[in-house]
Amino acid sequence: MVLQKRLDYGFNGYQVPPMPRATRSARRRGSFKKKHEENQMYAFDLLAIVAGKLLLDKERAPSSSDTSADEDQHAVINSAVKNEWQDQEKSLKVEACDQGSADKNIYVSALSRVHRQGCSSKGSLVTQNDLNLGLTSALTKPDCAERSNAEKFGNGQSKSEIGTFASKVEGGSSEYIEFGGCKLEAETKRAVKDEPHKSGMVQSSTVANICNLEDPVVLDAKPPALVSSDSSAKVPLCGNHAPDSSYPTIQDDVNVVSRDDDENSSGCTHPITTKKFFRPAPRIGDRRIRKILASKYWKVAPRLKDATVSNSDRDLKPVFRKRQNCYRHQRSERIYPFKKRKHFAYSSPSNSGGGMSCEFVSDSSQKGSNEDASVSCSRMRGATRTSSSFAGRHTSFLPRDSHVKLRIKSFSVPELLIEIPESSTVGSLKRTVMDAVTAILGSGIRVGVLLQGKKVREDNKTLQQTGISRNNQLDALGFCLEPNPSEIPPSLCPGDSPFFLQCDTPQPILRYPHTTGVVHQSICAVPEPHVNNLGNYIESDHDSAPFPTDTSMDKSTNSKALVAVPAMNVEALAVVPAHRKSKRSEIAQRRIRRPFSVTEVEALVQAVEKLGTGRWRDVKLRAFDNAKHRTYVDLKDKWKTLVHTARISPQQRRGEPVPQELLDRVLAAHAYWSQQQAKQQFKHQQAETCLLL
DNA sequence: CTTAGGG
DNA sequence: CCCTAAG
Repeated sequence: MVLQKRLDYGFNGYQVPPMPRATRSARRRGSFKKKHEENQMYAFDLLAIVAGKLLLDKERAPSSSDTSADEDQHAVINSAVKNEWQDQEKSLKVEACDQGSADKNIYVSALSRVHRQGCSSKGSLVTQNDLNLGLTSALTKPDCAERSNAEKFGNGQSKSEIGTFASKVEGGSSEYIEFGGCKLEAETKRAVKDEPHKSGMVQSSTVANICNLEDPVVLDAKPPALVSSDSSAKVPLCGNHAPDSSYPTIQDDVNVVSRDDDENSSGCTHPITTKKFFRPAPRIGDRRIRKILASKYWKVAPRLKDATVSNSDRDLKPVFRKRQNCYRHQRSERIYPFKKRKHFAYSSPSNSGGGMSCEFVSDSSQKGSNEDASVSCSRMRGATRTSSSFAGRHTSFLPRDSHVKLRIKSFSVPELLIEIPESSTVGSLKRTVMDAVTAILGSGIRVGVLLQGKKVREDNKTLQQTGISRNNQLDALGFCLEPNPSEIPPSLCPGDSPFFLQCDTPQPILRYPHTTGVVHQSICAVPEPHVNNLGNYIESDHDSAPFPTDTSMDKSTNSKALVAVPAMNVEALAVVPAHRKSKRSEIAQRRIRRPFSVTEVEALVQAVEKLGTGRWRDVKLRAFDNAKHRTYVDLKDKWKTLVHTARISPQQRRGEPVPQELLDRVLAAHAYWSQQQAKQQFKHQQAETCLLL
């Protein structure tokens, strides 16, 4: 009973999100594509959250079919939905990866007023597409949604187990979840006037045995006590069965869901002075949910596998794990700024990661100063190292509910590294700095709490639980500002493309400080570009800069400002609030364009002359092995364009001119290998016909 | 994962 | 560069 449930989900006030990009493997599935084309997937993403949650819960759910177990699940789902709904920025994203499990069938149907069409899964959500959804939804403008007509989803079945959820948020919408004769209702209402201070917060959300849902309860504000005592909500949301020290965040998040209620509702009883410092930002709620889900479903980024495997992979079926690995492999060759960061953000909450920057999260603050001033590092470090100049802490203790008093004198902005030509004006310098700062702050920042140099991620833990209430601990308390991960341009991915602000100079010259090479082993291992004697050796990434071999630090020759912006820290999320404009934070970010240099073209031509046009992998290995950002597909594409370029008139060509000599070779090689290919095919056909006869 | 080819 | 089909 636990596994076979039917989930009906009705919702409204749902804005059609941009076409999501699914994972590569997901896209490959016909089912996905089909759905995708039908535009129905849009309606599913939200459902996926719920469904995904269900799945998660199922996995751990006791096989017993007792109601308490179900109630727990209801609570969890409700909590999840609640969190998604409680803010105005209702964007959520689920990118489920292969989580298919044959024994878990969840059907989904939905009604979207926006879409003006019902959506439903014909098959189980799981089997239908292996939960291989790469979805994003933007839930906005809840106010445009009236009372949902989702009532129609109600069925007359058993109503003994009904999870009722109601939240007061601006705007209203209602959700009905129905499965297996049970129905979960999630409903949001306009902010309640009489409790302005709570507007936007969830008033209540609990699972209750409500026997009659004919008249759905819009809002059932339960006493805080009830809410907080809702043990079900504490059920871990993720597949983590045992507390995993290596992945604390998940566990942490688990509580969050339920705790929020606690926190929110407790406000009226115990106004804690410090609360304002620690209360999660409004949006955090849904973010947490996303994180939870994401941690379970999202693809794992190559670099993070270490950090992630422990979590994400654990519960995966072997088959899927295998696929994931493959995926990683493929990915490792390419650089997807955004995605990578996304994964990064999600998968390495633990500080043990080391490699990238995770370490900074925990250590940097106490170290005080990191000797290396690498840009890349700073990018990462900035997020955490942003340092908190937190001063004057003292506490006063009361027997009952001690209050912690803190005084934060100032926050410093994450570290920036700016490079600007001497000839620049002071004004332009100011502007540059301003831009850099704005880039970070403008996108929103978050506050991080550090305890003894360690990041406190348990947003839902009380100060007391965390130890912040204790005197000795206060000494080690710190705060830091973190760039809002969701807003950082994808190009900020370490090692990929530094965020550089252009000054007034026309032709930007990208330069990478020496220090760049520290963080990213793979990318920065070879700080200085070098070309081997044969000339067919293209060095890595950085050489894509206009002047790859330019090692001079003569600023006068370089007229560009280079600003390294701290990347978001681990906690960051790829989920972007819908209303935020930055398109760049869309799901999948296009890789930055990196025009081939003449040197590269030459190497390519040489390799193709030797290997032919059908062995791009070999070409890659031969001539671009060290250029991590050039995939064999890239090379193939480049060849394609080269051939085209060679055929068109010089006047029509754009970009850095390729020597005619090279183009000639391109044509020659192309002709030759085309001929070879034709011959091969001919022979093949002949052989086959012979065999047939 | 690779190739090939359209977009 | 992206996306996909196909092997």
